[in-house]
Amino acid sequence: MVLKMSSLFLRTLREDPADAEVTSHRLLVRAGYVRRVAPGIFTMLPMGLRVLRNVERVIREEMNAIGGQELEFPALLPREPYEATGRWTEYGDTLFRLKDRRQADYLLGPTHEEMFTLAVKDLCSSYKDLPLTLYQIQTKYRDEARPRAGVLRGREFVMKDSYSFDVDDDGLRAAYARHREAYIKVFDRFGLDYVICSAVSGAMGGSASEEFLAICDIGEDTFVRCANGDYAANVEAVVTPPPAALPIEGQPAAQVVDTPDTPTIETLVDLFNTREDLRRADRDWAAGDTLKNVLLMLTLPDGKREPLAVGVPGDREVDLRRLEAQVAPAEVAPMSEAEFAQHPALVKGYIGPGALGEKNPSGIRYLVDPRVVDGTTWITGADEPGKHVVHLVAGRDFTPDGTVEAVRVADGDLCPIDGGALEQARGIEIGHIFQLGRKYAQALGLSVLDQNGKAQIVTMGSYGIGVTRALAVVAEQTADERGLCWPRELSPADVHVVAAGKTEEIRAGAERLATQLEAAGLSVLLDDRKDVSPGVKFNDSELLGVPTIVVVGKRLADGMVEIRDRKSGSKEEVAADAAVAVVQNAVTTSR
RNA sequence: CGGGGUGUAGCGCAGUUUGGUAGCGCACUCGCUUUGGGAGCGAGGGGCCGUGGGUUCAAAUCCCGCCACCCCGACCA
Repeated sequence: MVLKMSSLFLRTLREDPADAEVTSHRLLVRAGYVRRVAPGIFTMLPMGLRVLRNVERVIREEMNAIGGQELEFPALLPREPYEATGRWTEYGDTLFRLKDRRQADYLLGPTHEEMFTLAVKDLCSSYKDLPLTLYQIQTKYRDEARPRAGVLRGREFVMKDSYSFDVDDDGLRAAYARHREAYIKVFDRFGLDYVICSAVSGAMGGSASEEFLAICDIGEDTFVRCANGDYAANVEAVVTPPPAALPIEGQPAAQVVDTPDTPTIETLVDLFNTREDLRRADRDWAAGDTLKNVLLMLTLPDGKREPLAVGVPGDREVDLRRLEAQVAPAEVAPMSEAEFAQHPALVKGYIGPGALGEKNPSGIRYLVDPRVVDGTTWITGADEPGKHVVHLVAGRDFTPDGTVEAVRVADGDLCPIDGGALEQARGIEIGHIFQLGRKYAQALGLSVLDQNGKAQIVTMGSYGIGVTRALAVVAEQTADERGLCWPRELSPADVHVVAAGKTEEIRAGAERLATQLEAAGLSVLLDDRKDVSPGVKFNDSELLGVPTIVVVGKRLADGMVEIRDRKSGSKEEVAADAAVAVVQNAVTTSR
């Protein structure tokens, strides 16, 4: 059916909605694709739903192509499976919980690892049933602390999630590789500008993990990439290449120094540079020569709290979010004054490695930045009021309990692959693939019998695409000052026919052309509204963003119509008789 | 949870300081004119002024409470 705007359930707005900040939200509302119902909850209107269905179609095609089998779980789920994996508790306030009439606990699924695992357990018992890839495209519910950016981060959203099930690690790696290729095809078909980043798997557990980030200034994730193009990673997952260890022999002995009135790293460094007996021969001391020790408290999922000390070069800040990714599922917060006071070995402002570490007076676990390798020498606290120590050599004078990636990543940090300079950019997570391993299979008792009749815990991969988010991200990346601008694959229609003029000839001509285009296999949006001026129709056509626009207007009298390309703005007059062929050609060549 | 801002018609806003019949633009309905880049004139319809209480002869406006939304931060497979 030709979509006729005279009767389509659509209203475009002349002005921007006041509560929409980001481009995609503003335009999707203004062009009549979506309406907000509650915070982070949106109605898909006919035009929006058509795009959403196209996003789903592309994903289905690529998932089916790698052997995925589609199914659908309910969104309304019982508590028990989530209790078994500990996530009823771990998910906290983010979980939408509800009770039935008998006061039994239910939830609205935020993700479905448990359900997939249990379904396979239910139906599979032999290695012959594997490998297996299952997926669904389904609505998820997460009660985010702050939904924002319109459809980009909702509390109810559509997600494609798939899971692979294998008996061995090789099978898992192969399934992971297949998904990676399928995702590349999907996002390429969406026409997105994106980057595949190394990621940390966070609260989900598991090992190898990559995120597909759509590059976008309003993105919530920061990633780095190497100018040489061989490395990209979420900042949380950046691996710092450790410098080579330095020789310990021949380094000056550690020396305790009185350092009054040095409340900041800067004043401390100044003091060392101005005192003749402390100055370096080769260069000035710098903030990076000091070792700053930061005290934190971890909160474990079971509620237990545990102190942690982190040592980083003085020119660096600790990035709590990045640190949290390393110690997940524990949460990280600065140590409070009261908690600090419970550790008499700690001297505020003068904390040094002498007090830190599991074998030292405080007994607090002490992790350092990977740059602190054996043989590096530091200015740091002497654990006495008003005193610092210089020439403290790692591996000689102190030995931390380990290393941790906790400093805020900076432009110019080194690439772990080729040592090149890293640069930062922002992105929005649109896909995530990772090798989940045996965590959920173990927790829920999913095993199959192998060739020897022996039970083997199944290993799983988990792969997600934010369907609703992909729609918004595509809108965000492709929109221009005139409105939305859909790629062919996702456009709500192949062609938008505008009847510009109110004569019966023009109206009938536009309708005839629309019918012919549809007969040629194209989906058609027809602006047949009466009493609407051409200017309004042109503006609406640009706002709505269908890639090809055909204007049937005054030149129809000469047998001509105009074909416009939404993206480039180019216009071309063609004979009305030839219009179908020209449009069809435009659609197929650019798809 | 902390900081800031805003709640008045479908959308965008004025009115609140200084209490006195609820307004403007767009959209919508009817008529006439107009028709290639957001037309003109005329006539209309539509509001529990977020909500509960208080002050007052009288409250969108003043006072107290609550709620909601937006932005920033915290948080967030």
